[in-house]
Amino acid sequence: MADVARRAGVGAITVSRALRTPERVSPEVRERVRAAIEATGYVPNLAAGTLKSRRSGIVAAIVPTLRSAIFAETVDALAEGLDAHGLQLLVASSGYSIDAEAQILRRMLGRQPDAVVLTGTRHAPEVRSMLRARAIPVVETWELADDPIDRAVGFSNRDAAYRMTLALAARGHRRIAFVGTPPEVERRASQRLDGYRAAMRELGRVADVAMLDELGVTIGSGERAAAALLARPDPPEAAFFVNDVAAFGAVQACQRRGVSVPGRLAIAGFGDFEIARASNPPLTTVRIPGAQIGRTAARWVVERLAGDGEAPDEGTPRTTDLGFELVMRDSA
Amino acid sequence: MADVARRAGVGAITVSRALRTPERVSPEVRERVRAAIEATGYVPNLAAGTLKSRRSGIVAAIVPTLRSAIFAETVDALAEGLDAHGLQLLVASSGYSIDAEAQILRRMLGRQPDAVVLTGTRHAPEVRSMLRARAIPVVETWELADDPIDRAVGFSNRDAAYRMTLALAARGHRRIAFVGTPPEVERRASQRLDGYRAAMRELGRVADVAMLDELGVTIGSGERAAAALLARPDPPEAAFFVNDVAAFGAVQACQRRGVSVPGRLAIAGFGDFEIARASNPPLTTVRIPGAQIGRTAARWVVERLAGDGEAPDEGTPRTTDLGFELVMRDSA
DNA sequence: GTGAAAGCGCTAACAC
DNA sequence: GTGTTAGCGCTTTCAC
Repeated sequence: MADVARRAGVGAITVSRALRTPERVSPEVRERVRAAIEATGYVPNLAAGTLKSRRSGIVAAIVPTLRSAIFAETVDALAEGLDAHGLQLLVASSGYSIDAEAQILRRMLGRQPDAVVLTGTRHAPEVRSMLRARAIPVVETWELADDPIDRAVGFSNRDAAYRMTLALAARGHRRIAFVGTPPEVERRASQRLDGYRAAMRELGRVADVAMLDELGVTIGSGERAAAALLARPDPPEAAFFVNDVAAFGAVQACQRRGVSVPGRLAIAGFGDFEIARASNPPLTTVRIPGAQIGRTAARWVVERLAGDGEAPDEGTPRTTDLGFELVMRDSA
Repeated sequence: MADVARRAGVGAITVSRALRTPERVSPEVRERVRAAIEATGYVPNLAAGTLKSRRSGIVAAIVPTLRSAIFAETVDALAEGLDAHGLQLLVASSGYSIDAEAQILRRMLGRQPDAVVLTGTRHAPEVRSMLRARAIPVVETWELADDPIDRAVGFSNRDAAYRMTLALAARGHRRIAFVGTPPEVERRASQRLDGYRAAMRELGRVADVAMLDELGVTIGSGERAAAALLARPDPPEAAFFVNDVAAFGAVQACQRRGVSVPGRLAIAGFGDFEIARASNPPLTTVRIPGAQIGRTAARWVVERLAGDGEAPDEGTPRTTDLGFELVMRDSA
């Protein structure tokens, strides 16, 4: 920077200002600095800036995995929204482990992030204290929170499953099974199970819950689950899968066996992934706002940072519900 | 850190050493420092460390998009491999634009990354000079490079398409069409087209190239492309799609029209995504090493960094070909 | 094995 | 609108 300053015939601080607050520098000087920067190929060392200003321009995000298209979509939208405001994204995946999340967060905090974006609302106890101590904006995503660390944006997984279950019943399906994943692995999946149970209770019916045989939801696990349901002496009339990918596999399995969908087995999924429309018959499912969650998180971080870090009004709701949408297609 | 040092009754530098090179600190002192850190909740400020040591512990990665499962897989594997060695990943997506890539890279370099991972081998001219000036490890991914900036890891998209085209011919298909994306958008896609053309030339046949009607490859675009092929007075016998997702759509379109696959139209894809196995009939496709690319890039960065940043031996090949695999299933 | 001094490259605070 | 001074919190270097 000293180099650039010398070339432009100004002080170092003026170079800094030309870069960060150009409107406070006269146009001629601004131009001389620009030329000097170009001539030298100068790239500011942001570590030094961070050290002095206590503003890093980094946002830390932790997701369970990037392999699932759905979180990748959220991260992509988040990165895009932040980039537009000069913020950079530090990401890591926790592999669905809250202990890993806490450990990753601790290391990321050393980077002095200006904000943190987490997935879900269930965290190791130290996560809350670490973040409170920092007093930076925090956004929890993909779930609604009764008591968010700071702010949360998502939708009600429970309500979505509840409503879909009722919708399946309204279509005349009586014996409705739910096919999920082990609850300890995926909190959002277990919330869906809760919604299903609540709906069945309300309908005065008996819940019928099966589990996929893999932790990572795959087409194959859905196929096997469907086969298992069909092999029962008295198979259900409808199966509500925790995820479109598994539901898709189930449709395939039926097709191969000549079992008509929805005639003999109605099938519903969750997510409205691309595969849902591609299925034959197309999947009845729940559309969830993956990209919108990322965009909203980005917008919210940017707003808080622009507002000089002050906490939101007490009146402002701290949890934003982006909702979901039942998409009734032909599979159920 | 001064706080922790006081509590532990040692100098600040000893705290630093206990954290970074514990083996150089006596066990008793190490334990006292550990206790003091725990008591205070101390998290080191990495910006200060970076400033002094010129080692940030950050690796910068730029991908075209995270929405495509395939790059997300590479990034996930990369993050995992780096995390195991205490390196953090700064990511951004360029939206397939090399100008955006250059601009993002410039900003990322301000963060003093210890290494950079790029997608592809075609970059804006300033990218090469910026990176050469820094003399840090650079890995270009997803393609082979004649003259990598530093090192490249991927496979030959061209050769993969060439071999698949020959394999389709060997299966008895004569009129083989290729369905791709506009070459200016995706370099790797256009390399596949080149491979197809070369194979057709060698077979003494006329190349027959169609384009998908969307930039982002979707199931719907594949469906429409298949419909267009079938609507021709003299449809091809086989269609080789640049991507499994589109190929899957094509299979669906045929199924809906009662067109037998592969009887009346053989269909091949590219990628061996999960959807390929789920298709009915399952897709003949090319398996590509997405996660392995990420793992290899991570390993290589870690090695170079451990080796104190020295350049690799002149003898070491600078491009690693991870290969691909033809997966002949029932769709062609 | 431990410590003291110095300084990495910026920007906040204050002056003019 | 521009400059001066000081110092952010570490780690390097050198000493013991």
